[in-house]
Amino acid sequence: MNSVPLYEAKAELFRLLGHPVRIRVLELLQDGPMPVRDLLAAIEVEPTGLSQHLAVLRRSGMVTAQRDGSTVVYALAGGDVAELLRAARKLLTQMLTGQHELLAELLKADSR
Amino acid sequence: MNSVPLYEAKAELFRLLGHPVRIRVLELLQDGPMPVRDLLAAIEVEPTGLSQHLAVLRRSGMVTAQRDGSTVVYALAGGDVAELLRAARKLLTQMLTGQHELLAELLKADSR
DNA sequence: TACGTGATTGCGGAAGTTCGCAATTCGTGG
DNA sequence: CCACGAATTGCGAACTTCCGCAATCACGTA
Repeated sequence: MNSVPLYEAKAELFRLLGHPVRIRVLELLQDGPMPVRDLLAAIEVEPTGLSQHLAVLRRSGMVTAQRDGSTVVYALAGGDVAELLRAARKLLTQMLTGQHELLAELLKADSR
Repeated sequence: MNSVPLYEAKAELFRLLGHPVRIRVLELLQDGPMPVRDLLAAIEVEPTGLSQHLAVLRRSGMVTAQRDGSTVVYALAGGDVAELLRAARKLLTQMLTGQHELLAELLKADSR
């Protein structure tokens, strides 16, 4: 068991998250389950494209789908996705302010 | 300013992390700056491949490089990468146990 | 049964990623 | 100055991802 090194699994997880549409889907699903129709209305994407991205998330086990009549409702599958997205957001802002500081340094050095 | 939606930036960040070698590099750099030589010894990858992955991380601003004599030393550039990796690890284990529970459910249902 | 709507799947081409080889840069020591 | 080791860059081939079109499946309804 556990034949896949942890860092491989992490890389694969990150690769799964590496698309704007899939990020949007996960963000939207954080507020609770949602039918495809609503996702489609909220995200700028063709129905077929959305289906493909949903399929990726489904295959990876990050979301679950269940039919309710003629519509299909998607939901997060357990894990704490929110925390991961929060950490990503934080890291992004940290990197941006870091660049600002570097820029300020350079400007200061330039004026000397 | 801020012309890129946040979810696009997140997706790009995750895409950057979506490779085993890059994950390993970031993990190793968490214990402090490290010369390329040591990274090369620790990771199973050709020198040229490592350089390319380091270039990706450099361009994205996640790591910094500085020469020290004939070697080049890489370091994390500020942000809290550790937290992101921890969140990823947590989510992975949650997803795995989730699948175990699902499997158990199916087996139970099957035996009825 | 036949039709319409919601959602998915199966392609095919365009675009992007990864990897190794060869060539290049940069610094150190003979 | 020349040769060497460390690291990077340029490039081409193999592979993967992404996107839209057409076809299909699943469900409710006339």
